[in-house]
Amino acid sequence: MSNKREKTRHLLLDTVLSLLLAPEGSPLRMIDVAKAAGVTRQTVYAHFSNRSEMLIAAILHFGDQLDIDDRLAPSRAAPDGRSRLTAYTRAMLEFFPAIYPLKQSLMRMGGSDEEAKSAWEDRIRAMKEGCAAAVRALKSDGVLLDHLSEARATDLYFTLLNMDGWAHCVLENGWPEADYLAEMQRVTHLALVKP
Amino acid sequence: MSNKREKTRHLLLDTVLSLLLAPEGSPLRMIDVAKAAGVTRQTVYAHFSNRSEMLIAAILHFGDQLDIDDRLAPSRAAPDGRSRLTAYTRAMLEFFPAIYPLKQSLMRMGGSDEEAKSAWEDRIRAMKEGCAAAVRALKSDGVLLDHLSEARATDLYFTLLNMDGWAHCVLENGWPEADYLAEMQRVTHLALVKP
DNA sequence: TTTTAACTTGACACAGTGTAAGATTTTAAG
DNA sequence: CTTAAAATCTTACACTGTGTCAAGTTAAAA
Repeated sequence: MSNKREKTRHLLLDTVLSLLLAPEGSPLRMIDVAKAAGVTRQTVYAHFSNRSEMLIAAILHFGDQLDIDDRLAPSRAAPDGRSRLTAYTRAMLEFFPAIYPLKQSLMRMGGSDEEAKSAWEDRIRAMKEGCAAAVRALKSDGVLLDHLSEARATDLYFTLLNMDGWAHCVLENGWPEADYLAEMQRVTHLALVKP
Repeated sequence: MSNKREKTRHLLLDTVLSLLLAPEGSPLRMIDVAKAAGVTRQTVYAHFSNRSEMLIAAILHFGDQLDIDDRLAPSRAAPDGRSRLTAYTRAMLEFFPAIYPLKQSLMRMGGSDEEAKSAWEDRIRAMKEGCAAAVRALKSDGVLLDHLSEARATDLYFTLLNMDGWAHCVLENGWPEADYLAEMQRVTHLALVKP
């Protein structure tokens, strides 16, 4: 059995993430990854055939570390639509601080990595699926606003929960996270739920 | 007088924009710009000392073509806070279709162009200044929600007006623009204004 | 018509990606 | 402990794109 290969791969992915999440948005050259992992550039290529593939693997690896299911449990366990909406909103905003730096790093990287971005978007789509579930719960409780279809309500909810808005308020303008959460709870309920 | 230089510069900027706004998000190499403009790569460097500078110039040039002042006139002319909010929201959403492709292109480009991005963000900041003005008008009418400071209300309004949300609903999910506008009007009023 | 600015031509140095092949170390199994 | 295979290292190369340079050519304003 070749345990070493797995270990090195793991080390490389951890290294990529640590560089990606580092405060100075480095260009992330292959040589940087190699050096930081204490390995040769060619070894990196032995594990990932090019940068895109490496980034995709790193994104997936990152997702694995996030124990999404656990954090979403309260939302799934909510007894009714309104509380499910509340719980899901809270869960999402709790993800943002961890996720946002990675998003920034990916955005700062060349458009050559189209596939890496689509791997990222897969993760985001999963987030939206949660929005849809919350909206469904509202609908089946009969508390979803009448003029909103489920699809529209999902889009709208997803739009309101945007990470850039969170970053703008919390990171750039110093809102306490609790305040931002409170506003989002207020606004999402107003936007979606019957009074 | 050397009129030719100005003309060439103008041609180059138009070319950059047309490539940037083209459906296929090309990598925008200097040689692409040169060829598309019918000019040598060296000529491009004679006008802009590097790619960042070229992109910045293109962004500013783009802004100039947008006759922002005219489009914002209705908002400035609004007789009261509520109608100013409505007018500004409409004006912003009318900008989005023109602006969004450029934003996408810039985002798809390497982090090497840090300065280009900050030129972009200057434009965005101007947008936010408009949000602040609308919020001030609400405040002075006494219809701004009591729990919101002007700063907080501005951040919140700006957050709700995010372009990615617009793109998500209108471009990706086929909302008619009028529907999106209507929802935004509804939500922003609920979020900011006393009932 | 001249002169000069603008543009062209053809070269170069540099950085980063991705490939290749042989030498060396490490690992796991006998 | 030995050995064969796997993983890594070393060195080298081809390729693309950026940015620079210097001399030659075209076109515009005087």
